[in-house]
Amino acid sequence: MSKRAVENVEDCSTKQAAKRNKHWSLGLVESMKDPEVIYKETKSIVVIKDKYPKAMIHYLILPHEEISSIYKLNKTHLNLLNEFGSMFNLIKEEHDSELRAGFHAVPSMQRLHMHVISTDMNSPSLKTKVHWNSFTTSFFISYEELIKKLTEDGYIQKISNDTHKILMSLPLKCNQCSFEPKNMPQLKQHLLSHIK
DNA sequence: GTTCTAGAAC
DNA sequence: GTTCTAGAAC
Repeated sequence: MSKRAVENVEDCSTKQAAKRNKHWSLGLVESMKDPEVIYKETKSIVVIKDKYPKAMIHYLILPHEEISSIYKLNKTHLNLLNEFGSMFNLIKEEHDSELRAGFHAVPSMQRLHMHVISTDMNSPSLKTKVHWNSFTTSFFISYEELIKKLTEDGYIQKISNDTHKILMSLPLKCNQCSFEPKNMPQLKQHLLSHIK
């Protein structure tokens, strides 16, 4: 989280808390309680529909347990993460589309959450280069990759600010072919050609 | 995370 | 002149 964002979170405990507003970064924790957006729920995890889906199918899997991000994970969480994997398999069984599961290297929202997203990337809420690169570059840490890192290292290493900037600045490239669009509108138009 | 919009890019 | 991107939001 940026210095500015930290200041804003702190600000919530004062001015904004007085107005009973919650900081935007707590949005997922709020959504988890909303029956309208809950897709599935077990004793330990919840699956919700992403409020601003970046593909035709886009869910989030979150634990009830208060884990703020992937950077709080250790080997004791492997059982919980195994449930994430089982849930991902279950969701895949219920859909015809190709689905990917993974985590953002620098999450914006609090509460550990795993994206389950279809590869079409066809959605009105997909608007910016940051959106695109956060799902199609190594900024997206696949489920398998996260399990591997956690098993081997016992924790998830943070990426540097420089690496973050570089990944978000990478030129646009189609996730399904070698096409390199010159801007977002061109990419979005191109993605339609991959839809059956 | 989104919204809004100034000004860069075209 | 219009399209598009990128940074502030108290």
